[in-house]
Formats: sequence, C-alpha cells, structure tokens
Amino acid sequence: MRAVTERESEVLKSIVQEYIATGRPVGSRSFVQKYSFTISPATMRNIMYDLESLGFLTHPHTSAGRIPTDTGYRYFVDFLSDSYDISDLDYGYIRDDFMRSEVHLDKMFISITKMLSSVSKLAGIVLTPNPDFTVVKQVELVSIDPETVLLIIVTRTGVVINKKITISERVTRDILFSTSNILSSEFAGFSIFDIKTDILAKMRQKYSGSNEQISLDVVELAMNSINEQDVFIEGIENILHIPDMIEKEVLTSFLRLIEEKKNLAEIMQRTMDSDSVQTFIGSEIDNSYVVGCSLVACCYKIGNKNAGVLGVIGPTRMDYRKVVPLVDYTGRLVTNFLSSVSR
Amino acid sequence: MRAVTERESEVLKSIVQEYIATGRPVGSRSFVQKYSFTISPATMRNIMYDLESLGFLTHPHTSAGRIPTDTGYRYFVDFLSDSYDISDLDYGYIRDDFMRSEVHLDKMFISITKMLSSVSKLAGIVLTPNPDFTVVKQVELVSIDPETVLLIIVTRTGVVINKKITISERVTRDILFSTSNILSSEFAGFSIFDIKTDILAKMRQKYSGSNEQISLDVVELAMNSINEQDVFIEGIENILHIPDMIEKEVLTSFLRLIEEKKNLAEIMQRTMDSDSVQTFIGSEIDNSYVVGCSLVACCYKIGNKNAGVLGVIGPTRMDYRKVVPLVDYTGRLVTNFLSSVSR
DNA sequence: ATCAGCACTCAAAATATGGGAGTGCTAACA
DNA sequence: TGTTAGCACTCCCATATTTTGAGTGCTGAT
Repeated sequence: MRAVTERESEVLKSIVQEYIATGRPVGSRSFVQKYSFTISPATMRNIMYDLESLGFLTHPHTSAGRIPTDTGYRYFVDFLSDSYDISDLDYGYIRDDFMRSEVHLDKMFISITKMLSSVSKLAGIVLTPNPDFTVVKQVELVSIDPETVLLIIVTRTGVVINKKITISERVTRDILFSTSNILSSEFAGFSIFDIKTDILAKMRQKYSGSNEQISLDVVELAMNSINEQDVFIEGIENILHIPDMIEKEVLTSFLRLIEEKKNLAEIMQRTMDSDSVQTFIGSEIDNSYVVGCSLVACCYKIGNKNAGVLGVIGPTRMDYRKVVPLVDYTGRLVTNFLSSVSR
Repeated sequence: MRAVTERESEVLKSIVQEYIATGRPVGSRSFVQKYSFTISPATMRNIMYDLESLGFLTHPHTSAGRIPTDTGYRYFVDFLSDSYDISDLDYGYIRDDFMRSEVHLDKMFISITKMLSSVSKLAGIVLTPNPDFTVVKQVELVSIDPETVLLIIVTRTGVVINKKITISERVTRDILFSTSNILSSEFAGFSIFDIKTDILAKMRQKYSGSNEQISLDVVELAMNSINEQDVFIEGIENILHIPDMIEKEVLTSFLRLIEEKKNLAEIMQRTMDSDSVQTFIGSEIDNSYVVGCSLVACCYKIGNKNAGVLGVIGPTRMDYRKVVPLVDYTGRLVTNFLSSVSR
C-alpha cells in the first residue's frame, strides 16, 4: 500500500475535523467551498476516492458524502491532530476545583471522574491505584475479638487499609504491640508488591527461630487479599444526550462496555505500560465488539510507578484535539497531587 | 366525589394489569373479549368513562384506549393488587446468593443492590445504614504521625470506621492506650447517636478535672463527622432497555433522579417512619418534576431501629405485584442478616 | 341499566412525490 | 498526466397523501 501524499493528508485532516464538528457525511462540493480549497469538487472527489481505497474513509451509501473509518481516526490522531495547547482551553479552573476536593482518596477519585465528565461532556472514568504500588508507612494490629485481629495499614498517601485477620489462639496486647512494631519497621517504605514478593520471604528467614504468635502466613494471606481496584464512571447521562448515540447499536455497545467493570478495568490496564495518552478507537477496543465508541486514557503515577488509569469514554466522533490534552493534563495533575501527598 | 363500585374496581384492576402487561392503551372491545367480561363493549365504555371522571384513567388522545393515571396506579397498589406470595415467585435462590455474599458490609450492600436489580430487571437502590444507629463495640486510637491520630471504631456489625483526628501536641503511646480504653468502655453498647447526644456530655462532667491530652472536643468533632450514608444504584442498563423509557422525557427524568444521590437519599428517607413497603408513583416523587418513574422501597432495621432503605426504581408501568413482595422480602432478609451479625 | 348501531376521530403505517446533495464516469484541456 | 466541466444516475430525506383500524361518544330501543 502506497504512502499518503501531502495533499491527501491535508484533505483527510480537514474531513475528519469537519465530520467531528458537524456529524454529517462530508461531500465534495460544499466541503471544497467551506474550506476554500483551490481545487475543484471533481478533483476533491478523486482525492476522496483515493483516501477511500487507502482505507481512511468510507461511504454510508452510494450518494452520500465521506465519513472517516476507525483507521482514518487513528491516522488523524497519530499524525494530523494538532492538540490544543492546554492553556488555550479554559481548563484553568480544573486545578481549583480539584484542590477543593475531598481529603479521602476515594472521594477524590470520584470528583476527578466527575470533573473529567463535566469538562469533556462525555463519560469520565477512573481506575483507582493498584494497591500493589502503594507504599506502606505504618502498620498496626488491633484485637477486635478473641479470634480476630484488625490489620491496619497506613499508606504514604494517607489512605488507611483495613484487613481482618483470623487467628487460632488469643494473643495478648503486648504481643500485638511488638508484632505491630516489627511489621511497621520491616514494611515501612516498601510497596505492597515488594512486601508480597520479597520482604515477607526475607522475614521468614530472619525470624525463623522465634516463636511468633501471629504467623507470617496469616499476614501474607491478608496482604495478598489487598487487591481491590475500583472503576468509577460518571456522566453516563452526557452520553445519552449525544445524537450519535441514539442509534441503538452504538448505545447498546456503549452500555455493554461500561456494564462489566471488570472488562473495563482490563482494557484500561493496557495503558499501564505507556507514559503518554492512549486512544482506543472503535474496534481497537477489541475486547467485545464495540461499535462507535472510543476511549482516551492515560496513567497517573505514584512515586515513579504507573499506578492507575484515568480517561474519557465517548463516541468515536469526539473532539480528540480537546479530549487528549484534557486527559493528559488531568493525569499529570493527579500524579502531582499523589506525590505531594506522599512526600 | 362518589365511591368506586365493586364492578368498577374489578374493571380498573384488570385494566391496570393489562396495561402493565402490554404497555398499550386498553380499548373497550378487545379488552372485554380478552378478559371474558359478560358485558358489551358499549357498557365497558360507560364504565371506563366513569373511571376517567373519577381520575383513575386517562386518554393519550381522543380515539385511543385508556391508560391508568398516577392516581389509578395508586388505587391499584393500595386496594386492588393482590401481591404474589413470595413462595410463588422463584426467589428462593435469593437467600443463597445473599449468603454467599461478601463479608464487608459495603460489598454486601452492593451485592444486595445488584440482586434487587437482576431479579426485578429494573434498577436496584440501597441507602446504607445511618451511622447514628450503629452500635459501637470498641474504640482504638493509633498515632499515624506527630499531629494525627487515627480513631478506629469497630461496630457491633463488624464494620470498621476510620476517622483521622488532628491534635495540637504529640501524645505518647501510653496516653493513646489509656484514652482508647476509656473511650471503649464508655462508648461500648451505645449507638453513635447516643454518644453524640448524651454520652459525651456525661463524660465531660465525669472527667472535667483530669488533664486530658486528647480533648473530648476533638473526639466529638470526629464523631459528628461520621455521617456518610451512601446510596448504591445498580442496573441502570436494565432501565435503558425498557421500551417505555425510550421516550426522551422519561429517560431524562430518570437520569436526573439518580444523578443527584443526595436528593435520592432524601426521598428514600421518607420511608424511614414506616415499617412496610412504600411506593412512590410518578408525581408522588415530588422532589423534582419526575415523569413516568416510580420507586418501591422499604426500610431494614438494625436492632429494632429503622436504619436504612432499599428498593427498586423503574418506570411507573412496572409489575408492582412482583416488585412489592421482592422489596419486602429483601428488606426482611437484610434485617435478619444484620441482627444475626450483631448478636 | 344495558346494549346495538352508527358517525366520527385520530395515530400509525403505507404509499407517493419532489428535491437536494452526492457520486462516478467520460471526455476535453493545460 | 493531473485537473476540470459536464452529465447521468443514485438515494436519502422531508413532506404530503391515503388507507387502515382500533377506538370513542352518543342515541334510541329493549
């Protein structure tokens, strides 16, 4: 397949922009006029024909204008879309709004999700941090009844994680106290991932002789059960007001997509390797047969590890020039916030 | 306004049932035939006319059949609807499903919500227990940094509530320990409501002389900030698949209703005084101008106090004969569960 | 009271009709 | 060889128009 000429790129870019703006198939005559091209509609038709054979455009029916294919959008996003500069969009208030948000991390993520949705007028989505990457600051054990102990982990970001531990025999307060101290000093500064894979094993050797009352096995079990990663979605109603979505197939597709949060989490995980904003256009969300929906997402970090994902879901015909910088900016904002909290 | 005759009731009941089943306006001829009434369509028309003047039925337009008004539904639900017996519906598996559910109370409520939604094929909704009514079992204080102490409250239902407390000067472990003990022994067995309104005041007198390191003021502040009552909604996608809802006005109405969870919580609070299942039909949800949506809800108890609310939201044209017993049954199930946990 | 009969109503489905925006092709031109 | 005008053809879409059928309301007889 031959390469795309300069002029074809130019045309494709304008067609995609025009289609994103109007939602109507782009026809040669009015298009040439509107964009003041110096070529005739007939020539435009030839170019369009070529772009169609290259797979970037398609026809709803014989005598309709052209609309971009998923491949067309992809090419646009990768090579043609000059994103707005964040300072040109009035996203200034995001920061303020964000700073006013809740202290509780969960609530903070919900308000980020709402913010993404209200600014983009699409659906916002956030995958909460993978607990593996959260760094432990302190550990406490508290007895809550004869056979249960509460394991409290305070993370460097100030989040408190509780896990109940079932033990076989009653332990004294003193033992809880000393065990807390040991766990605190051994775990502090390490991520839960480190602890699972490394620290616990080392501790096994170190304390092999001593007669522990609360076995490391039980602690390990508790640590392994810390794996909740929530998905928050907000702004579904925005999506329902978008004309594109009225087509039943597309709406169903969207609903099926957000229905199973497990799947959604999995899809979002795919951005985890990358440091930049990722777009998943239509069929590229290949998990299920998604039609007409796209996902724009990026990771945020804790420390210098990618910890979670945030982004926007909407119709494939969305304004990537605005959505991409929004997601990018928000991602950095969350990253900064999380590192400022866990100083 | 005169009373409703026996025969009129009979007819109204069948009309509502027929409309609930088919969703199409009920006309005299086919209706008489289908329900084997021994009267002619003309007579039926007279009865319908009377029911319309009484305000129970209406016309979409001159030559259409009759559909129930909100008042008609109300009369049906209150006097005419013989609910299915729970044992006739195959809700048997609910109990099992329920028992297999999570240990964490939050998760338990989410799975109840999902269950309500999947059985009713509508949206399930749960208002989590008002923390005021939860009974404290134990209190612990843990220092997490020089100026912050974590207040941990273990409730009788096994839920753990965390609150961060900011203190002015560093306190020693011993002081935390003894304060924990005091708080535990004073609070244990009382509800958070009792503590707020009563216990703290009494403690103030009792310990007025002693030089407390952690002031009661700070504890009171923390107690007062325990007021999160979450609203869980699941199964929104069910609603979107219901033909009635495709009408834009109704769908928007529904979405606006569930969008602001604060409002929703307030509406659900209204069932708090009652021990039986409550229905809110269409305009009876008068908070905002809701069209075509109904809420069926009931309270569940902790101890013998109404603590929270659960129910189902859907189109006004829902099968109350099934939904009401479902909500009723589920409410009792949750009540039982909560009392079994907090023995 | 009940009911047959009849004129009338109205939404919804089916069926035209015209226009407009578009394509694809061809032949001529620079 | 790329560009363009011209033209036949396509097909959606919005707008009327017609038809159909289920329904009502009324009246007068039983």
